[in-house]
Amino acid sequence: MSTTGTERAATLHDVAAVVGVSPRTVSRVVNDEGGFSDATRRRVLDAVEALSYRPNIMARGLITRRTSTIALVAPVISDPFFTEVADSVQRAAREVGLNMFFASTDDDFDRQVAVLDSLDQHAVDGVIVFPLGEISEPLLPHAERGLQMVVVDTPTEHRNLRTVSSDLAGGARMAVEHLLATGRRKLGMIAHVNSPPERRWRETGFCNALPDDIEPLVVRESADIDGGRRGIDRLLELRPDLDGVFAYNDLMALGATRELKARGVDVPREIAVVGCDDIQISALVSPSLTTIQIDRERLGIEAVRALLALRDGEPEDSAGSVIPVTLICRESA
Amino acid sequence: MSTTGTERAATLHDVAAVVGVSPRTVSRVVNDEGGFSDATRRRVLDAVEALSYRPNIMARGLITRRTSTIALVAPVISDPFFTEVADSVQRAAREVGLNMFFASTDDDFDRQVAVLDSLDQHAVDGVIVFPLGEISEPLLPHAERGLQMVVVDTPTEHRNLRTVSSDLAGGARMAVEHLLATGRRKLGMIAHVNSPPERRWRETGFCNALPDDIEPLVVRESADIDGGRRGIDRLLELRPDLDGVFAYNDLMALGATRELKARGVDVPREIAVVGCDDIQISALVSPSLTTIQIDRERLGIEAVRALLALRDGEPEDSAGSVIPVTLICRESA
DNA sequence: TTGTACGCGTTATCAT
DNA sequence: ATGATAACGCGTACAA
Repeated sequence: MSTTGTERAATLHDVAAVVGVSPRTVSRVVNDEGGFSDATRRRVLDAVEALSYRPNIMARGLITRRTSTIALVAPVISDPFFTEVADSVQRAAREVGLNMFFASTDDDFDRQVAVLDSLDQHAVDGVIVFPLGEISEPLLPHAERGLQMVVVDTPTEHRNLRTVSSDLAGGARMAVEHLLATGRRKLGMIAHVNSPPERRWRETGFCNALPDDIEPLVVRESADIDGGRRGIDRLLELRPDLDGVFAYNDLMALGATRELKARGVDVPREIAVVGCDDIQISALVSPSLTTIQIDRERLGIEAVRALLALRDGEPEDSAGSVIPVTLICRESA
Repeated sequence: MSTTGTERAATLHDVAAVVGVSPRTVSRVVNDEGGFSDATRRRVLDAVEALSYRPNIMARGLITRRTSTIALVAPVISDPFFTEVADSVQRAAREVGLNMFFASTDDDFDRQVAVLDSLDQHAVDGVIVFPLGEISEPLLPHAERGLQMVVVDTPTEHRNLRTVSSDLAGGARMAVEHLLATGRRKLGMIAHVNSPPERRWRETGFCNALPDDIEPLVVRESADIDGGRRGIDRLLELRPDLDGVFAYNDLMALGATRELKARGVDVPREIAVVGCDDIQISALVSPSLTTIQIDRERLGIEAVRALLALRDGEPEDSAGSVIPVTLICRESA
């Protein structure tokens, strides 16, 4: 028997045949179920090594309905914020023996449905999702089908859904207070055009933090650099004497800053800019970005924890569910 | 029969029962194999819709040995270059009905082995990998086991391996020529500490492009911002009159630039810096980064194409395998 | 401590 | 055009 070709991978059966026991015994050893002698154990493990046997996850999953795989679904893969979350989720998953899928929906509603469908078929053990649009539409049907999901920054009320949130409203408040504290009064916000009412924490935080004599001014754009550029354009059109801006995320804040620079407006002297996320770039650009830092590390850990709790049927611990944020003061405000 | 609970997902059997045909017929319709009447087709598809039946990929994969899933394995998820490649791979994969796994190895050799093992078990149809260390060690055993892989920027000679490369040596040459053309003569390179001889395209390109009267000066550091900082430190120690630097990637170039800024050295007047990759940030920082642009879009497309060719047993097309790179001139050099 | 029989949901083979 | 039966590789229930 040659061992060099593209032969079929060894199965439980092959190992059993080599050792001279039943497949069931090999299965017991491999899964460490107990109920076998030490001698058998040794011989089986040796054979496993020799044949480089690996359990077939699909065959196993067909029975156990577990795949040891979770997925992270984010709107865009090109926003560093989401990849940094992915990094954290992956580490947290790895520590408990879970693999992580990373899928992006391209900020496209239909794509989100397709992605969730696909994950459903692949029988992932659970999904962590930064949802698009209203939660009810795409997520609930899948939850109803039995797909367990942790939804970020969005309240949920379903036995197959859990929530993990950052204190975005608090963050927005901190941003406004910082702007006010530095003497800014003509404030505007560049918000995300696609976020539904139920997830407008930043907007409500922003508006609520304004003193009574300041009118809320909010424009909505796509959540990327170009959106930031267009956002500042529109704000300046609406209020030419603008002196402070809060952006939905750092990418938009970066876009706004660059547009201001291009117009010859000095940041922060003439207009101060505060972002949200604290992605890695934000410390590197010039002027470096003042921003609300979201704790991606903890977000990933909490999300995986919540997913495991959901899987194992543990009750929701209403405690540590809202992750605090931090104002990072740099040059832009 | 209630449709609200956490019932088992509908199976081929359930659909067959509703329609009143055999499971095999339903399978035929679902997979569009032909061999059924139009009337049957209609009725089956209606039932599929009604029961929201989705094929179980694991059961299917158990027999077809296909999962319609590929994986991308990169050293780090936090380097925008790799996520931008991932974005491209995902789009290319999606167009041919493939799902994409994204896994990172944390620049850790053992992790790479573990990740490949895991992907192997999950029976992915193929893997695109930015390898760590020598190709022989971790990759060949898996290739030998039957895992088909496309390896980036690394020559391969195995029936289960293919290569997709960018013209990195050419890029390095362009970088050097640009530095020379702007009057720089005291050149140094900050290389990647972990890249094995077989993958040092940038280094050889750099050294070969130097005129005879310029001694190659190369230091090796980790491929991140801090590595860039340390790299420029060491270069300046070795050659205090340094006036031009080529970095392994943009992250390192960014780190070097920041360190120079911190030391009060003017970039590019005193020292010019050229990076490699052209990640999104590079256009945003100040001074913006002159760099060798790698075509991530095409890299992803070619990699997926190569993987499909490998899967389908098509011969290697030696043609379009090396992807050209472009010098992007900005402020830093 | 170990083995046997069955089933997971699908596709392949062969028959009708 | 359609169906019956086996097979993929594993875990579960139960028997020995």
